[in-house]
Amino acid sequence: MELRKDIHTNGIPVLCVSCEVRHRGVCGALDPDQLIALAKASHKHTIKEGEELIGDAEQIDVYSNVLAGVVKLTKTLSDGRQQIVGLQFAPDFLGRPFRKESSINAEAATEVSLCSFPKATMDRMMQEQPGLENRLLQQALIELDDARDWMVTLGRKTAAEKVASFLLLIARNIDPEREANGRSIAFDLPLTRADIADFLGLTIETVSRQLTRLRADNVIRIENNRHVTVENIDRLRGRAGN
Amino acid sequence: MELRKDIHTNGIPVLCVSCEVRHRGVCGALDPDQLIALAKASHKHTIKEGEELIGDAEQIDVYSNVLAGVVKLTKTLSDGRQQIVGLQFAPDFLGRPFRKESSINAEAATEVSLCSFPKATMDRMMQEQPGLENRLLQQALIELDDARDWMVTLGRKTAAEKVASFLLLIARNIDPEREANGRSIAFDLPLTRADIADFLGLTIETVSRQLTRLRADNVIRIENNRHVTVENIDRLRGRAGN
DNA sequence: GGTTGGCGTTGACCTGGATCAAGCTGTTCG
DNA sequence: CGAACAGCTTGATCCAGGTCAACGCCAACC
Repeated sequence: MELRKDIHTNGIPVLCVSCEVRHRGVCGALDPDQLIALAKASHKHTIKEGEELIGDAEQIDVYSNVLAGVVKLTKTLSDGRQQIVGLQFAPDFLGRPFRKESSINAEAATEVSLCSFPKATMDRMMQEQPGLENRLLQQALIELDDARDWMVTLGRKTAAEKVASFLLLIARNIDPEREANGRSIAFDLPLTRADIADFLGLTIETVSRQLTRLRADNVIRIENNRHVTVENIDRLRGRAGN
Repeated sequence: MELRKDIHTNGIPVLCVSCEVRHRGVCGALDPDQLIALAKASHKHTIKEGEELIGDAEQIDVYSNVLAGVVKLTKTLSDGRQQIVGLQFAPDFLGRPFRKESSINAEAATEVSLCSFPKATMDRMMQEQPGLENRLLQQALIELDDARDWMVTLGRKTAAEKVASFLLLIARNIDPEREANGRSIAFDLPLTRADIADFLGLTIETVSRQLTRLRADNVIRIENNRHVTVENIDRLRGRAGN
């Protein structure tokens, strides 16, 4: 990995200079020397939709930062029933410190761009740089809050409320196109109907029907199955039942 | 807080000497000086069943360690639907670092014994003792794993599987009486039927019926509504559908 | 061009769990 | 003692969402 030392980059590795998530992600906790060391061992790469990143009960030897795209975390029962237990967006950190093997699957829901580095390197840095552990703790606590919010959705909301909640979640996490009036927001769904069903604990058919209903009631518009325009965010919120 | 300095306690505050969770809980990360400082600001106390520990959207100014009993973490929708999003047993840490106010309710499910200390004291120690943050990160990651496991239960399991999974969860976390043959385990349910329903995303009636079915099928015995004997752990596991 | 296969929608029907209602058991309290 | 109440169980009925099946759309491929 080369290293430019001019004023602008200020000792920041080229790999990282243009990195969009550098400040928001875990790397933001590193000082320049550490960033250089980590960048040396890192590589950016792109994963195609549907490819598996981490297998259940597999050794984890790399951590990654999500630079772009959406990663779905899934769990599967022995008879094949599946549940998506989390979605990771940029600049989330992907990996499970303190454990040798993963208890979940991670799969690219869309095309995903990652910056990966060896677990060992990161683990060593965690010990010498407490700020890193602090960042990880913050992210873990946010993910825990999210997971618990979602437990309410899974356990207590109706199918209609689940689908509305899902759309709001995506709108919040995907960088959306906003219309001039500020009321209308548009985005591409990063998941197929089957994925949405697995996320919501529903079937494909129920998801489809609920989307149709939202469309029929002019709360959203859908083009090409994936592109959603929320006509009225407040009406959508009203249907999410919080 | 007094301080005995004989060989056995080795500079450990009296409050902590007999503490059953000292090594397993977050305090295990502190050196003797820090433990003394924290103990000075700490106090042990007991909370009766049903009492609220942390209110939703309330300021959190104390953290606590659970010494005994079970704390339920709940979330409630505006129309009153409730979901239990976590159960805390000894020696779990109770609190939410990095946030001023809580987004969940914490309530004593049974009589609960706590060791509480001011948030500010702990937050200061976190900065000077990285091991503390490490402990918290470890607990947060375990809670995250648990939450995600439970999402599968909520989203994809049947009522029968949910109830069996719940019994296994309790058997795993409550110190159970074990019978000689090693097959039979007994414990008291720390939750009412209503709480169990809120934990499983079911109604009281469904929980009751599923328990009745497990009893009719000789998988469990129930005395006084609360005392459960698992006749055959493997049969119970078989019904949890993993 | 036709075929195949993935993905989504829609309709008809069924069922697991919710809802509504009654009653049982044990405890507290006047 | 009886009344009131909390917690739990059980039965009858209902309905939201699952299941099964048909079909539409579109892209890839021969």
